Amino acid sequence: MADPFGTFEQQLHSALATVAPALGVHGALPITEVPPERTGHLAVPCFVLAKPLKVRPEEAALRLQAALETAASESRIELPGSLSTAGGFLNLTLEPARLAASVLEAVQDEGARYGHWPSSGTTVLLEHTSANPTGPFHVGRARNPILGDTLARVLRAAGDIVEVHYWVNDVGKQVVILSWGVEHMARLTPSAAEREKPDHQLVTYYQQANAAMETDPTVAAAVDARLRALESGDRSAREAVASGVREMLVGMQQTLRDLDVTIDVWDYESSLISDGSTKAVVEGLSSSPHAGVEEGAHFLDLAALGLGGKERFYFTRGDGTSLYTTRDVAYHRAKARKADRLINILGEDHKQQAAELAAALKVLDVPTLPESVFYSFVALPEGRMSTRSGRVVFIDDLIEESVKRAEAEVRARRPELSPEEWAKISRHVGIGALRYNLVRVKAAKNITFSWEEALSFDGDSAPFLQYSHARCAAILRKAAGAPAASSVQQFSTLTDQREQALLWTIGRFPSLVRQCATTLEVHHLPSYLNLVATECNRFYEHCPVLGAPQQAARLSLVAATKQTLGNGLRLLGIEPLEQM
RNA sequence: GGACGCGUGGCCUAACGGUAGGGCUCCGGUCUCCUAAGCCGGUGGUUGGGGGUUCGAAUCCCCCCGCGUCCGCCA
Repeated sequence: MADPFGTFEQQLHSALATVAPALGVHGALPITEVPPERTGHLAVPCFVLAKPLKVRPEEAALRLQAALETAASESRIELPGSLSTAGGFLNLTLEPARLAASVLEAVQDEGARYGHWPSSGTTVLLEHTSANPTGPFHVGRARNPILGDTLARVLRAAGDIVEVHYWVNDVGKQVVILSWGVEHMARLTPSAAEREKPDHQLVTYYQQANAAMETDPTVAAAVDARLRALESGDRSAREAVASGVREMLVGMQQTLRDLDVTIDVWDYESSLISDGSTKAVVEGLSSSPHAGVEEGAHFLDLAALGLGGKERFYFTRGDGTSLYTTRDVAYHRAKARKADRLINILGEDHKQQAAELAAALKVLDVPTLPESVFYSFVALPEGRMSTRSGRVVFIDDLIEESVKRAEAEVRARRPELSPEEWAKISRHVGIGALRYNLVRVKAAKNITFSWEEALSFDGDSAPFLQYSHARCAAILRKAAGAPAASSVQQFSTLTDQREQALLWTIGRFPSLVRQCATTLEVHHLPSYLNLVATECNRFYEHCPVLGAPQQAARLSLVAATKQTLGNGLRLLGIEPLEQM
C-alpha cells in the first residue's frame, strides 16, 4: 500500500516528535497542507509554540527549524526536504527528485489499485435510493443513487467490505393504488406516456387511479378493501400488488443501470411482515417502560427518550396493525445483524424520522445504529418537484438530453470518428456530466435545477476530467511503448513547477480517498480530481513530452496522471475515455 | 410556533480553527507544435447582519434575518 502524502507526513511527524521535548513542547504539533503560494508542501503552525517559549510565532518557527536542522545534521531524524519559515509557519518543501520517485514508483507499482487501501475487515451495509415503486425516478431525489453508489465505491477503495441494499416498499396504500390502476385503467385508455419504459407506462395508471379515487368513492372503497386484503395475507391481493411492483421496478432498474449504479441486494418490505419480524418489534417495543397505549394504538414516549419535537412515536394503529415506521425498525434490526456498520443515504425529509428510528432501536438494545448521510432536494426554480403535479424532470429525460448534447459536441469536434465511437463517447460524456454535477456539491446544500448547469461540459465537469485523461492517453499512444523512467536519476529531471505541482497532487490521492470514506463526504473527490486535471492541462501546455530530453520521465508522469484520473473517475462511476 | 440543515464576488461552489481557492459569465491574448471540452492574463469578496471565544473565525458559541425540510394511529 503506497501513500506518498501520508509517508511524507509521517516523516515530518516523527521528526517533530523527536525534536519536541528539547523545545519543551508537550503535545504533537498540528500539520497542515499549504495550498496557496509556493511556500512548501507541508506546514507546521507554530503559534501554540509561541506562548510556552515566550517568543513571537515567527521566532518560534525559526527555533523549531533550527532544532530540526540540527537533529538532521546529527542523523537523529530524516528530513525529506528543506525548511523555511513564513509568518508563524514552518514550511517543508520536499526535495523534487524524492517527491517524483515516491509518487511515480507508487503509481507504477499499484496501477489500477493506486488509491485503494488494504482490507479493513469492516463490513458495511449501505442502503440508498429505496424510492417507492410508484413511478420513474425524478431529478428531485437524484442525488440519492449517485451519492450512494459513489460512496459504495469509495468505501470499497478504503478497504471496507460493502453490500448495497435497496429497500422496496411493496406494502401499503401507494402500491395498492398502483396495482388497482394497472388492472382497471390500463384497459380503458392507452398510456399517455411518451416512453416505452414500464415505469413511465405504469405511472400514468397510478396517476389516473389517484385521480379516480378523489372523485369516485367506489374506487376509494375498492382500494381500501384491497389494502385490508393485503394486510390479512390474501393471496390474490398480494399477487396483484407484487406484479405491479415487479413491472415498475423493471423500468426503474433500467434507469439505475443507465447511470451505472449497482444494487447488490433488493429487500422487500412485505417479507418483514411475513417472517414475523415486524410483530417481534411490536412486542419488543410494547414491553419498554417508555411505551404507552392510547385507544389501542401503541407508542413510545419520545420526550422520555430524550428527543425533542414530536411527543410520540406510534408503532401500531388502534386496530393493532403495523405502521411503516414499525417495519423500518424491523428492517434496521435485521440489517444490524448483517454488518458491522449501517449507512443510509436519506433525503433531508427523513432527518427527524431517523432520530426517532434510532431511539426505537436503542429501546430494543440493537447494538448497531445506522449512520445517516442526508442530502437536500434538487428543486426547480418554481419549487419542489412532484410527480403528481407534473412539475418534474425525470432522470430518464435528463440522461437523454445530456447524451444528445454530448453527441452533438463529439460529432462537431471529431468528424472523423465512426458512428459507434460517437455513440460510445457521447454516452459516457453525457452520463458522466450528470453524475459529476450531482456529487460535486456538498450533500447538505440546497440545489436548484437548471439545464444549463446540469449539462455543463466545461470547467468543473466530468468531460473536463475525461478530456485530460484522453490527452494523456493520446501521448502514451503516440509514444508507442517508448521506455518510461524507472531510475531516481531520471525522475530527478521533473523539476518544472507544473511537474512538481502535478506530482504532489497525484501523491495525495490515497489520503484523499480515505478522507472521503472517513467523513462519508464524497464531494471532495470531484473537487480533487478537478485539480489533478487542471494541473495536468497546465503540464500538457507547458511541458512537451515526445521528443523532449526528459521524455522518459515525463512519460512516467503522464502515465501516472492518467492512472490517477482513471482510478478517480471510476470511483465516481464515470468512464475514463481513451479519446474524445 | 418548535426542531434540524443551509446562506461565500452578477450566477454556482471549495476550504482538519491557520494567508478565502475554483468554475460560469464578462474583457483581452493563444491552434504550421503530443486533442483549443484546453492554456495565459484581467474585472469582480468587509464569507447574510450583530455580538462573543481565540494568538488567529467562512469554520466554534449566542441573538437576529432569509431559504429548505420536518413536526399524521401516511408512506
